[in-house]
Amino acid sequence: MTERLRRRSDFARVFERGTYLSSDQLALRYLRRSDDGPSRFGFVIPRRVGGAVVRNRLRRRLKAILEGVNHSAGYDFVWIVRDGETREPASLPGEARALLEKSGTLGEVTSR
RNA sequence: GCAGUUGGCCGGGUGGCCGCGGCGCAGGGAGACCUGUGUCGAGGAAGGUCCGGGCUCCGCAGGGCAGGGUGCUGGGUAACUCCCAGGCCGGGGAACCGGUGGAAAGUGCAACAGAGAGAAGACCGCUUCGAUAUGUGGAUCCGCUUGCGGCCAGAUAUCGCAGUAAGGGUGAAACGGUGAGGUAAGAGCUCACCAGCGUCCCGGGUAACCGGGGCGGCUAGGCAAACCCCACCCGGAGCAAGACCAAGCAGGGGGCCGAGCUGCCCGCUCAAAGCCCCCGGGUAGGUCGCUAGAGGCCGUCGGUAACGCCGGCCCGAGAUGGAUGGCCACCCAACCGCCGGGUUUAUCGCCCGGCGGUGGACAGAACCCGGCCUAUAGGCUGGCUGCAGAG
RNA sequence: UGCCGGGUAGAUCAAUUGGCAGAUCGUCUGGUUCUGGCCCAGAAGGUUCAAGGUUCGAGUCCUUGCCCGGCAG
Repeated sequence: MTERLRRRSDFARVFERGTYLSSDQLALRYLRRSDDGPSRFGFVIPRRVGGAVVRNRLRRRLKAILEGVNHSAGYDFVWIVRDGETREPASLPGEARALLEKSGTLGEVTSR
């Protein structure tokens, strides 16, 4: 997983037409593209969650979690950290996997 | 050693695997790009955005007014509200810390309380004089009823007219202190000394200021982070500045001899089918700016120091929905528990060793620097002051 | 990233030469009513975002921090 979402228009498209899923601390929007290139990712972490260090750390943890996942090609994902009061970093991997299962965008050859 | 005070520095390390951003090299490919490899990759505050500069644009960045900023003195610097040194005042036993233009240029402010709040003021008190009342005394004077009145002296109380700022009381603040003279009582009313003020002279210092002497008057309070005065400084915006390329859209209204981006005036410049203003519409892509700099370290010399000159060496982030991460092992500081030993009569504490556990704060570059301020687990180290004398 | 504006009762807002922090709505208590509302009477409710400083005295002036909101190429 290397490709990032880099343009404002990419984010706008996913937010307008993407499917929305959420759990306690996370939310996910994703959209099937017309091509079969590598899937791309973007992260949205509101300022309210914390300072720059906290927000950077959350984004990196999410990236690390997604390293080990085999995604289907041709999707654009936007991961959103929800502005909750209680924050439990340890449960992030489980939540992320649950959302991906629900979306049905995992690769045919199931992870590993 | 303990307590205090003040300055400087560090702010986890090593290795392995998988990844991320920039740049370079090699190979492949027509090209987009792919593969491999090398190298660099967050901070002391990168933070808050409180000051100051560089840089860019506003035609030039000129003058005056308005407006804003700074404020003991001298120096450092590109500049500063910063830094260094010094002066004065206050606090502390000391090291040391904190404050710092002008209130006799003018205008103004001080609720409540209090008599009075600015060169003010008689509420209580104190005192002279006058009136009335009530006791007391009377050698001498007058009347007689021979101990009473007038009269006189003095006392007390009340009232009135004045005097008085020493005392009481109010307040954050009440117009010097002590002593003597003086007075009806008092008072810088007068005098001596002290404190404080103004002014002149001499000496020291670049200066703030300090020391000494003469003269004057006898008090001239607080607040300028109130207006203000004085001295000095400041044009405006900000890298989302600004320049170029590509893509895309739709024009309409108004003003014109004015227009020129904080406000006004002057000067200056540019203009006559060009510029400005308003409404509406389109874009949200790329390249440059963009990282080597008032940079660090060491040394000589100048300087009390901040710092400067010269010489040598060293380092090298440039992202743009925004790159530093994940997993693992070992080590290190610290903390907690247990065990053993030493010190002690013993407990506690301290020191040494072993095992197990916990476990590294505040915080992330966004044009670049110099400061300030704020956040920060813990550690290393220098100076100075005081105390105790070996827990 | 840069530049502006604002924090006062539960809510919306006032407070000028710096001098006892108020108004409206809401809340509570009592009255009126068979009961509730309306109405009448009364009451409670504030570290003025926080910490320092100037002043005799600070919501107001100065410094620092925190939070909220807005603007832009």
